[in-house]
Amino acid sequence: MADTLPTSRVGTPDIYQDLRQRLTMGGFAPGQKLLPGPLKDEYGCSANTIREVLLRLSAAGLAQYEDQRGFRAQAASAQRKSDLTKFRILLEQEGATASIRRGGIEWEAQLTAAHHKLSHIEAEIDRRGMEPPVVRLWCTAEWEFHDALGAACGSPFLRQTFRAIFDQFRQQHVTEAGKYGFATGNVAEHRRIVDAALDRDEAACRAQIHAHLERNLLPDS
Amino acid sequence: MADTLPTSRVGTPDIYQDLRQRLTMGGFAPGQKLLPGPLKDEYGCSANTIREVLLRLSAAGLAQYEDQRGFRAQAASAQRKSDLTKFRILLEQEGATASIRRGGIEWEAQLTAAHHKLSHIEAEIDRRGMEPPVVRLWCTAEWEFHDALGAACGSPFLRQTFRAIFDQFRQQHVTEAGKYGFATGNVAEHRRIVDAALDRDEAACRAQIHAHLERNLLPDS
DNA sequence: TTGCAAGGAAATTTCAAAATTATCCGCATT
DNA sequence: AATGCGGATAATTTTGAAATTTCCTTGCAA
Repeated sequence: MADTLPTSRVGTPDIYQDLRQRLTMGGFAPGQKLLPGPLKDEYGCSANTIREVLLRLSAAGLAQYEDQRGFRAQAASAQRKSDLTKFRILLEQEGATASIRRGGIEWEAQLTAAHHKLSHIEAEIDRRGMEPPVVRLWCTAEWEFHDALGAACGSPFLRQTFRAIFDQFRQQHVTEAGKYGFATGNVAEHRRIVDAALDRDEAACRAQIHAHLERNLLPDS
Repeated sequence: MADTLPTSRVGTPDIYQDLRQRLTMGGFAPGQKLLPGPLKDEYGCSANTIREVLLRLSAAGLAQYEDQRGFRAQAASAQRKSDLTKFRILLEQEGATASIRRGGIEWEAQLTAAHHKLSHIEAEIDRRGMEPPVVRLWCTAEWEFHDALGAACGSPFLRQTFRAIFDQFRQQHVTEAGKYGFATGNVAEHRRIVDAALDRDEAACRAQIHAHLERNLLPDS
């Protein structure tokens, strides 16, 4: 007969994705404990399933795991953010320059499309401020833009590492003053990155990526 | 009273480390299934504990995980190896140049020590061939050398990513003709890398790192 | 002989509970 | 008053088994 249970019952992808989003969008305070007990009730599953999800999230760097001491949301610190930024700049520059060398017309199209979508949403935010429904749109749009930059780099490893770093980078920002890492200068900076990329100017593209992110670096670096 | 069980019984770090070593040193064929059933008997624990370890290993890239289809040792392919090499060259070059800029006398000492140890072992291998007990020594010595190169880069993220890539890189090589990624030219190449690093010559160091690894790249790259 | 379907065996995934371990709080001692 | 020791409580980790899914084999029909 037809199943009476509304639960999806296919692996644990829903729980993983939901917790990942909560971790990267401020659902938990930086050092907060992630208790399997309450979470299992919330998601209507066993503590072991929660544990499995948290284990994968800690492998992705979004949570911390200490043996016999459970899970915590990743801690936030200026040093961590700076290191994250430094590494992100490196990966994004490499991905962009490789894409400039290897990418064709379809890459340009994808990049232009992603930038168009992003700038539209950012204009909306400039007008009406950051409201929760728009913020989620902005998050995916900004990811898609920065992902499109390196989409033609030809290295799956570079891209998957960049994705992991990007998520952690955002996680560090979400905790700050509810700004979600959005600044008013972003619109112009994104445009300058796209222009340099479409001009196939590797050096300029590198410089613009650095300029876009350098405000997150500590002075010493 | 004193425990009668000889098992360590503290978390699962032993199982993780042991399986990690087996995966990076040829204990499993490339696409081989990693069955929780036999493994739980071998390690004397439950299938769920094995599952937890395999989950972490797949997050580290050493195993594959497909939903509802279990775990496999990571597959080997020329393309994967090439991409891995490309990314490793990038990370190792960045780590080395940053260390050259930031490292002090203690970094030089650590690097020299690691190289001395490695070259001693490699000389031993040149004389007596590659026997199992020596191979394990060589693996840790080669890791310690390449790790020492970037030890002063100041970026924990760069180093931990490099470690993950290095493991997967070795995993791709172990499956080939029992060579474990060792070639007779290595001794000289390692020396040239050290010399360039101690000379604080960033460009030369980059070039030597590339020369050391380029034989693993596919022509197109 | 080939293709397909159904049945059965094996493996994976989830669950609930037991066992182990850490954390917290009160009490005695210094 | 501060420190160290025990016991109670809570959380984590492991376990063994049930439920679900996949894979393989066998039989049937075209």
